[in-house]
Amino acid sequence: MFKRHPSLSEQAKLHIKERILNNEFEEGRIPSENDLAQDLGVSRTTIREALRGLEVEGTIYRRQGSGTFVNKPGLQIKSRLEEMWSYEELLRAHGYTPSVEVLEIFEEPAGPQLAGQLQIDAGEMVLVIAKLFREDDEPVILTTNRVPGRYLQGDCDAAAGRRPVYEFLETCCQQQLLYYLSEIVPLRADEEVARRLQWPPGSALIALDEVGYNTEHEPILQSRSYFRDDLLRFRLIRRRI
Amino acid sequence: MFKRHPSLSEQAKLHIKERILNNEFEEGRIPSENDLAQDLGVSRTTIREALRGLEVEGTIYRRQGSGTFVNKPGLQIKSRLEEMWSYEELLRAHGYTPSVEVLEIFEEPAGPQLAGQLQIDAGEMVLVIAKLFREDDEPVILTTNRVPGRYLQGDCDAAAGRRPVYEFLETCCQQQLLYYLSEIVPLRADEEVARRLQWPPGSALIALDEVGYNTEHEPILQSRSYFRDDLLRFRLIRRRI
DNA sequence: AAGTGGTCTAGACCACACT
DNA sequence: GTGTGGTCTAGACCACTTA
Repeated sequence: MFKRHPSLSEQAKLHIKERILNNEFEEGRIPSENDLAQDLGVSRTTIREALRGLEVEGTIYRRQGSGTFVNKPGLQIKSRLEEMWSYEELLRAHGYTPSVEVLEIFEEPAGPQLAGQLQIDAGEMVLVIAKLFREDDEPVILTTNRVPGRYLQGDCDAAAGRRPVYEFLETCCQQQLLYYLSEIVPLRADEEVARRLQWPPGSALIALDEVGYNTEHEPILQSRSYFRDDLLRFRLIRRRI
Repeated sequence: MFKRHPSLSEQAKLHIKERILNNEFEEGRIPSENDLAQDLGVSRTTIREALRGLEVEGTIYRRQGSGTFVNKPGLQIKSRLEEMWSYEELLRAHGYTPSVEVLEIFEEPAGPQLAGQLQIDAGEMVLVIAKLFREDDEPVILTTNRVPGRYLQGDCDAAAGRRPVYEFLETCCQQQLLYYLSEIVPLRADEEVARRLQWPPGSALIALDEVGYNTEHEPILQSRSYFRDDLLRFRLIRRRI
């Protein structure tokens, strides 16, 4: 029934998720792992891998000795903070159809704090890209990315700044963005941020202060983003470990 | 070498993590899965389960075809937002030795918003417990928990309010807290919050607005917490899914 | 007692990275 | 080519829930 790529467990996961969203399971009860394995023609291990993914993202829960069930509260979650990747995708997951504008793109020398975060020398040149994401002319996210100039390569067209930063890093820097270490920072909108987000100066905002790492686990990106709280709320599941 | 409980993979995980923290692996390179399996006398599947846990928490990373390595940036993370459980533990993970004070404990009827979150009728009585966590006399976290009165049982001493809320729910309500669905909310400190956190009125704060669920995935707890940003920063890993 | 999820095994083949 | 992690299988036993 399934092909080899993507992995069988990934295909099984999508298949089961679709059946959940179609409300195909009575009383939210999902068939037993053995039944699913037999139905889909794969091993129980593969099914368990699929169910594990659905459990982590909050779609289902399992009870030993009892069964596997749809987690209705978990279905409300549109985007999990730990998983969000590009802001375009984040906004689309919220039902928006975002537009992107590059506000600024220039080079400047790194200050001491930035140099520490990127593990470069203070004064080394850094490329700065400021972008604004809008939904229907309403600003939602203001983000500023900083990439050490040493990574920049010539073969990169002018429009690359518009693309998601992980694509920019791949195209223009031959660097793959693997993960962010992020800090959530509360602050009050200064004049510039307020103007750009069309949000009252002095009002409370959330900022995400992040460092992005490549496949060598070296810092290649520093990023600061501001979010309009009325249009975008961060949600997450907290569970006992 | 290992006993049967806790699970072999859990024991293997702790064993490997200890060796990592003792810096026993040269250049951060962890032995191959086959070697680990042979050394510990378990199957490769069990080792892979252990390594998966270490990978999720950011302790290690794996590269197909190459090997498994210690993730040095990941070792900086003291507490991950997705995993934090009681605020006592959270503060201890940050190196504090917190004290807890119960500020208020009373019952009141639920307003419409709270009733919706807890899936009860508006006007139904709810127990309110406000607590303040301090480090060295400095307020760090202000939290207010609300539990439907219908869950309360008689056999519960007066000091129970001081204990972590999941313990309170187990002791006084025979309810097990399984997970929270949380929203991160930016706001400016009002007079009461500012006074209690000894933080300038009007300054930016992060609040966590949460609903806790029991093993039946029914809401049993509504919680709102305020954090002194200078003493406690939220961190997380964001990765591609 | 029967059925469920939780753990574990031994073995296989694949994709990928090194050299 | 060799060794690594990634995926998958078939089967076993355990712990737990439900009837």
